[in-house]
Amino acid sequence: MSQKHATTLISSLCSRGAVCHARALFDEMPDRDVVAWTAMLSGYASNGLRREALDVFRRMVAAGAAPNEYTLSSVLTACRGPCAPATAMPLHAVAVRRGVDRMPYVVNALIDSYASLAEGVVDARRLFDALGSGRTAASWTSMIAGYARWGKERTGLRLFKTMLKDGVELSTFACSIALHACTLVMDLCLGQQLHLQCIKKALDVNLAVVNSLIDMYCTCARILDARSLFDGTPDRNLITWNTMIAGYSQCDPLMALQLLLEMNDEPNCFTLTSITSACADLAALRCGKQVHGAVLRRSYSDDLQMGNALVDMYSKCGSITNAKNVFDRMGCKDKFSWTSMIAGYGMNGYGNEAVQLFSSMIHAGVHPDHVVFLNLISSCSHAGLVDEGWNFFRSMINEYNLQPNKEVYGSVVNLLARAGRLREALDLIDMMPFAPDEYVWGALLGASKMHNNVEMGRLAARKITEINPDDVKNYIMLASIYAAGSKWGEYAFTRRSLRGIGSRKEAGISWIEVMDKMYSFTAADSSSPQVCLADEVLHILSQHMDDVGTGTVKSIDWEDLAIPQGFCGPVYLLATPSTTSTKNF
DNA sequence: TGAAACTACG
Repeated sequence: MSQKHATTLISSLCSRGAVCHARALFDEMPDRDVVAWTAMLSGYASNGLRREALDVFRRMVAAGAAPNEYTLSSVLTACRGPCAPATAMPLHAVAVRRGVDRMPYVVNALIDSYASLAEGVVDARRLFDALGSGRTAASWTSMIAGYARWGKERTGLRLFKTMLKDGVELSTFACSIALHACTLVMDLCLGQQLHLQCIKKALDVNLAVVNSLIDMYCTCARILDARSLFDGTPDRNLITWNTMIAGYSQCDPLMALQLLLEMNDEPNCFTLTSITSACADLAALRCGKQVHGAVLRRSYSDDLQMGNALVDMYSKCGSITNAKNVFDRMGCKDKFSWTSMIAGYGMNGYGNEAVQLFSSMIHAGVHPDHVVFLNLISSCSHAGLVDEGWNFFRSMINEYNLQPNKEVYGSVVNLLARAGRLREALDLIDMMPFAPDEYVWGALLGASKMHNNVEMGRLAARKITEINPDDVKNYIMLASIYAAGSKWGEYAFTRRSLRGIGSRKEAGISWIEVMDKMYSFTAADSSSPQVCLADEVLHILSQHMDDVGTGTVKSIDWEDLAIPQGFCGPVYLLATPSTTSTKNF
């Protein structure tokens, strides 16, 4: 077999994913020229095997073969991402030495490579500017994508407009990059204009463009527009499904699960991250555990976003032990991992653990932000750690130079007010550098009710009704404060003004997941015999717990409890055997 | 004669 034939075969094998066979053939070749080396190198690169690609390049240089413009653009592509900054400069030097540094494919790959580091965007722009009229479509799109990658979406979009003014034809690449930038800044208006252009130029037959459009509509809260695009695209790929599922996981988690059942592709790490977050929002522990199993079987557990989603899911499902297990096993953690775990402790009432974890986070060298402090203070609030919470508020300002935002002030007001320090809470509201909103006053109102403080309750309620006169729950809250304080005249007046608004307080619905089915119920719900039975059993159990508490009974003996026949525990009380749709991961 | 290269979407 000639060298050329072997090279053709190598790239053909690689394009079908048979990299190992290609490599076996490559190793058999007695002589390899630049083209053969380059074919093997780009074969690895196009299959995502960056390290191997880079290794081939090193061996090639060591073997004395001179890299040309093909080789350099391939190897630059191979080391995109985190390792790019370290390799871009030396490879640039090689390109200059070989005299190929101004060839379009090489420059474009260099622009992309430099722009894969935030600090490199300036160098990328220098290369881009030096190109002058030598720019190709890829030069523009690489530069625009570089800006969008590092929070300079607006600069990217301006460059996009310049590109069009310069007469560069709108391509599918440029279109999906610009749409992605629109998504990042949630510019629905420009996104819609681009959509129109896509239709005009028939670019909407391209799947990457459609996927970007779906993502843009999902992020801009236009889930129905996203869905109609999704439905109008019969040739979907995994990214299409993942984008739609991720969109639903933000606004309609049940639909996200439904879509998972409908997809025929194998779910991957992205899919399962969105599904985990949908389970978190539904507080569906059984489903979440099933997804966790699927994650473990596929060895996705090392993925950072996946780990963060699992910690969040277990926390929101109330399974703090599992949350901590996942957290502890995570190979690398970011700010979000720590925040999720602290929030998890907080929402489950483990204030001290939240505080302790915060110290570990600082010890690990992670800088806290507003969200961390918000969760930390609210953890303290729920656990009654008032002084600790207050100290965190102060250290946020003094030690970490963070200016508390409205939400943080709200949580500190909540912290003080719940602890009965209503006066201090009010002083803090007066000191706030923001106009207090209904949530801040709402915290004070709730605490006034908790501590039977009529004066403070009246003030908070007045402030809230100035901001939002239509929210019924505040009138009800105020009325019950008056009732508790025996202010019957004002109680009657408040109830009357309620009638004028003419709506009822929305019932707080609780739910429980039993055997893959969700059951919802309200307080004192008598609509279903099962709920009534559950109520009866709960009553028996709490009576029993009281007995244990007072030492009357030592431990729970199910035989002693007058549990209705056929039920082995309260959890199964509501269970109805049912055939629900299942999916084997 | 024929082989190898840049930019996009979760």
